[in-house]
Amino acid sequence: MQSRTPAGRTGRPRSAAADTAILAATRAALVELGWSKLTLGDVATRAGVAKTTLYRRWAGKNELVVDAVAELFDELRLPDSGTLAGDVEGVVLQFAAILARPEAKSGLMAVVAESTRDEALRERIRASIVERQKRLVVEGRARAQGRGELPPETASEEAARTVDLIFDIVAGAVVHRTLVSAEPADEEWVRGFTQVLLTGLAGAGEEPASPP
Amino acid sequence: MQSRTPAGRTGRPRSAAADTAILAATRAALVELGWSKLTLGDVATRAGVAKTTLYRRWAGKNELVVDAVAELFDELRLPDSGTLAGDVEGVVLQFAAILARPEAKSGLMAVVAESTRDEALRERIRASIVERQKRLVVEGRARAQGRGELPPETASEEAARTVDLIFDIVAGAVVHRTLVSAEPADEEWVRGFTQVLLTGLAGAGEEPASPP
Amino acid sequence: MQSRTPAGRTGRPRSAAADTAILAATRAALVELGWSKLTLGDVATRAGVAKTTLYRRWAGKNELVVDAVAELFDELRLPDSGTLAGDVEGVVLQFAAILARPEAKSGLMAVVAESTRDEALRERIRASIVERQKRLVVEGRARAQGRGELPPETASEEAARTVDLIFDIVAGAVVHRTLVSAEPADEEWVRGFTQVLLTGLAGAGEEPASPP
Amino acid sequence: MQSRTPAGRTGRPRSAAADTAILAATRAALVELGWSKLTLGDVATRAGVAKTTLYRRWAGKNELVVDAVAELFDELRLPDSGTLAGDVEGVVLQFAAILARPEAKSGLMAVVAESTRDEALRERIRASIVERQKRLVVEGRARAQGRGELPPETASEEAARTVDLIFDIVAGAVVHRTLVSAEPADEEWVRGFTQVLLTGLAGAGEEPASPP
DNA sequence: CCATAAACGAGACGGTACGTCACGTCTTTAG
DNA sequence: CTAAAGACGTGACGTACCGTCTCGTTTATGG
Repeated sequence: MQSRTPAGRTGRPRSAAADTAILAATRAALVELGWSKLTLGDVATRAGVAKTTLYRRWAGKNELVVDAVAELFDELRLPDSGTLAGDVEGVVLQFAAILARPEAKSGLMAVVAESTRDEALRERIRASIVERQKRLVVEGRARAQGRGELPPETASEEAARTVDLIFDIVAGAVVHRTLVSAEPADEEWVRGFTQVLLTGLAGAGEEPASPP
Repeated sequence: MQSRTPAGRTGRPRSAAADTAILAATRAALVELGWSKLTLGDVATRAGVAKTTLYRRWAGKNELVVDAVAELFDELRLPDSGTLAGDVEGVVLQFAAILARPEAKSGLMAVVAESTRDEALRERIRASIVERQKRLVVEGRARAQGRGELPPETASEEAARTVDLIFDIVAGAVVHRTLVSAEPADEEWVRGFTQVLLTGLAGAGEEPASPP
Repeated sequence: MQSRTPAGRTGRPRSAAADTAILAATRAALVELGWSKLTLGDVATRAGVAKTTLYRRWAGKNELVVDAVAELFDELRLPDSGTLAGDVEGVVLQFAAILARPEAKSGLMAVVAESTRDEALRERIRASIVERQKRLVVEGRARAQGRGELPPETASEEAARTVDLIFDIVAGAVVHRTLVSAEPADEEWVRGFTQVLLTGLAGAGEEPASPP
Repeated sequence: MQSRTPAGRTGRPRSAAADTAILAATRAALVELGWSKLTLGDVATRAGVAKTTLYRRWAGKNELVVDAVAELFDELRLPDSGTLAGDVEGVVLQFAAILARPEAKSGLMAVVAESTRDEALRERIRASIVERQKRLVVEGRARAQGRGELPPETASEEAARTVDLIFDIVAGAVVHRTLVSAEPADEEWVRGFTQVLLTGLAGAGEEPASPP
């Protein structure tokens, strides 16, 4: 977000309602039109706001959509199912549900594509979306450790690397399944995927698996 | 591709060189400008071709870029390292190398994003890129089965589902690592990822992993 | 004008009809809206033409209006009333009639105002409007000389200077009367003005006038 | 002007300095930018004043510029050269000098152009600029009558009409010479013009001039 | 060897959206 | 109540590409 009211300042303050309306309008436009046909003029109209107001707050389409999409992922909650596998399945299902929504589908990959040529945009995506949701992995592990399902951590650097790997695998697989393969990431698929993931993680560090 | 010379027809035939030049120009433009600033007029100019010639062969930017990017992935070869793990690591590294190239980075995610609202485009991506490369998974498994590293298949439907899962996990993880996390998918990372993957796949079907 | 068909050239030729339609639309817009509220987008719409077509042919509002107004003055004809005074009165009345039309009123002074900061525009006005109509003064003088009302010319440089002076006086007075004083330059006024002008010109070169 | 302090009123009074600063800033902006690129926001900034202050006092750009330009013409003085011709030449030269200044050039014709569609603006120009300077013609005639160079007036209505005609001729010719012909109204030109004018006026009413 | 017909280059065309600018108004805090 | 500050809705700007359309020209094949 960027509309900090500058506290002890003169002049008319920015409308807080406008921010909310604009982000909601952006999501609505993503649903109806998709990324490539979304225009800032249309978003402004939907939000009941002038185009200039929009440009005063966001640098362009990319930044706006990142913020609009980021809010979607704040709905993610770590369920407490009693087992690690259950918790993971629960989060992955939620993640898949969000990605199934057209506003996420349409917008997320597009800004990722744009971010390949825009360092600042990539950082914005990381800060607003990716890093923000790594909390789920960290919390999940801690909870599993409390239950005795996972051993306490050894080196913290190693632990961080594992979090990143898990995130790349989980997010990557769900995104690929949903957007490229265009198949639903439903309960059955999530169960299979989770089993492979947890088995792989549990066995890693030991000798590579060999078939019977 | 679509420029088959229609055999028994009169009139000037389509230039075969034009196709090649256009796809090469498209990749060059992707490198220099990225997806969003690439224009068909510019591609035509680079290829030394009129805009009409380009539109006579491709319906638009999306289709053109899919074809231009698809050619990149035909370079993939399954190496013969002697072990399953080695073969997998080899392929994943090649895949990562291609994804590290700016023309792939810039173009691939963009067309995937577009494909979320364009069924025909999604099918074109699947046919030209995804399904086309699943051969690698199939070949790799067959070779491992020949070596005795993997058991012979049971149900073919189950096998197909596993191929899809593997592809989602591998492609997804590499893409996420490269584009979203923006970290290199180098040898160390690939080794760790491959171990998790193979361990997970080997253990799956058995009881869920449990910590020692 | 500027849309010369470039003779031996490739590509689709410019539509000749568009030029005509645009200039007519410009005059219509001047009548309805006046200079300051005239927009090029509106002119394009009226002409049934895209805005880009308009910008392809004219650099901006100023150049367009000069061309649109210039055509108005091509209607001027030197009447043959039999006497110098009659001829002058006839032309001045026609000039006043054109200036009374709202499209001329509105546009002419505006471009003159703009031309004070734009050398190229001033030159365009001179070439398209002012110099183009000096033919009337020259013809009128020649005809009067033929009738014996005026002596044959002496020095041609002196003659040119006199033409300029006449033009400044005539055009200036009619414009000022019409636009600033906002009084009609009707027959009575024109008769009075012409008498002062011809008397002044006839007497000039001799001793300054003194009252009886 | 319109900023009379409303006498028996409460609240903070209007700053008198602001008026002066704004008009000066307007002229400065006219010099630097010309009419069409002059913006009220810029004038306000230059004057060190908020935009709202400016709008509280003037209705818009037109009215502001009329006031700013009108002050320029108050410098005009009727010189006393001893002869009518000398007096006229002196005033015309002063008038030409003012019109040569960029703030006058740029602003005056523009507001005249605007006034063709704005009755109130035309009246403001007449009151602030035109009628205000007709004093010069009246004074000049009176002085010439005192010297015996001109006969005493006959009908006052006829006299008024003559003043108007003189003003249209003089102002019109100088403006046309300066802005349209873009030639300097220098001493030589003024001398020639004055001779034609005075000769014409002296002879008018009598029989039209005929060549020798 | 010429006629037919399609592909070609060039570039004008009607559109749509862009991102910016100035307008004139409104809303805040300070005096 | 005025002032400075600055956000606001509005609407035009001039530009860039889009995808289509005319042109005149080139290059095959088939009569």
